[in-house]
Amino acid sequence: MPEAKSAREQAKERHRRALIEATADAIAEHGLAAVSISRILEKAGLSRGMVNLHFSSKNNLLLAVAEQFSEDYTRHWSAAMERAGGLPEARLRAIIDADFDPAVLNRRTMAVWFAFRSEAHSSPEYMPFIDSRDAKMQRTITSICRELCAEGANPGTDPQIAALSIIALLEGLWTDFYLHPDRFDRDTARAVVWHTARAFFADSFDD
Amino acid sequence: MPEAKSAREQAKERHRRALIEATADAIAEHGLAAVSISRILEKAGLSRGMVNLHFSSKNNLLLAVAEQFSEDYTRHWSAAMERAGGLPEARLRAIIDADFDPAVLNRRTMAVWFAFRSEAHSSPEYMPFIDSRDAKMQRTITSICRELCAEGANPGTDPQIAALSIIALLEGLWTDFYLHPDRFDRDTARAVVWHTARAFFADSFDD
DNA sequence: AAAAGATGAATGAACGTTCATTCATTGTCA
DNA sequence: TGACAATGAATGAACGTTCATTCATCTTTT
Repeated sequence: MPEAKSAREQAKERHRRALIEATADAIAEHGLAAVSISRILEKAGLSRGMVNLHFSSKNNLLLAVAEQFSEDYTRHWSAAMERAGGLPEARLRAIIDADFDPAVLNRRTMAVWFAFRSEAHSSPEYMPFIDSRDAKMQRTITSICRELCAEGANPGTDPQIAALSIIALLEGLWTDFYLHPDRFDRDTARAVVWHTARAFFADSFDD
Repeated sequence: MPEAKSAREQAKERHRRALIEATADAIAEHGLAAVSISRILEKAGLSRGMVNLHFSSKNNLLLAVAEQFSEDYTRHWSAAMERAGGLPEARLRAIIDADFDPAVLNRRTMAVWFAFRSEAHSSPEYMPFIDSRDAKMQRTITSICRELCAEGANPGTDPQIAALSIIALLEGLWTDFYLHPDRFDRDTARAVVWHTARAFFADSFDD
């Protein structure tokens, strides 16, 4: 059985990862427009032909970066929610907290997200990877909002609209962090979302 | 007095504007990374040296585009708010409606906004122009929220946090439009913001 | 005639990609 | 176990293209 990978395969995999990380660093530092193969290889400490050897083109490498960031994000909030148990309040809180976790919401990650987003319309190949709050997340949050509406008597609240509001809020606060990482305060951001959720579902929240 | 500009000056001004508009078109069509002077001049129907003649460098032209879009946005919502009169409900509604007005929220404008934003960290010269919802808007909306809080008895509502929530919502819904212009519905978006505002200030809103 | 705007060929730097070559690692046979 | 091909990852020089910018030249207005 091929249990242990050969040193050769390990090195190959390590180089592949190094290229992806170096590309993300280069995007965060210089911006997507100024990312060249030369800069990537300088950061990775690898030689000229490596990008085309591993990814066959610069564009494929950029796609691989987008794909990895997208997968990381989805895995992160899904895992956090599953850890939270069954109560809708706890699941909502877990998703909100996950969205402001420094593992996700940091300068480098945001630089990469926003960079790919801005090019996604002219290069539609990025599209599958740049919609952080995708259909799956929308379904999940809408479902939580329906449960919360059913729990308490919140007469004026439409769970569908409450869900859209919370998702747009998370988006907007990411943008806020991206534009002003220095003055951004994670606790305030969480408070803003939670305050809004409480305004919708006052009867269901005790704290 | 220099009342009427000479034909020469008019042509010069027209060419300057044409270059800015062509650049915006090129960004919307190809993305900022793929915007070259050749492409801009092809769209503008002008000759090779014109960008450097009018703006001395490609970078200066891009800055001029960012500046114009920023000014247009601020002028647009400020004018809408002044037209709305003195009632805080009306002023808030005017700002919200202005934000979803097709004159502002359209593919081309969003493409330009998001393109510049994504490069603003690596090229800080863009920074003054990419923060659509800036300090002035924050002060205005916070002030409106304070008035609304004072009007009715909304026990759990902090006007500061309500303002942050509404601003982040506008941001998030712009992003929503940018990512999915086809499935985006302006009426739903307005409803989401208004619904959220009502959740905060239930006692002050009748409709 | 003088001044200013407009033109587009020319320039050199930087780009992504290619490919002949190198060489450490691997599998095979004595 | 030791010698020896075979492998394929890694290298970096070279290529053609595209880039932003320059500037000598031409056109138009004053």
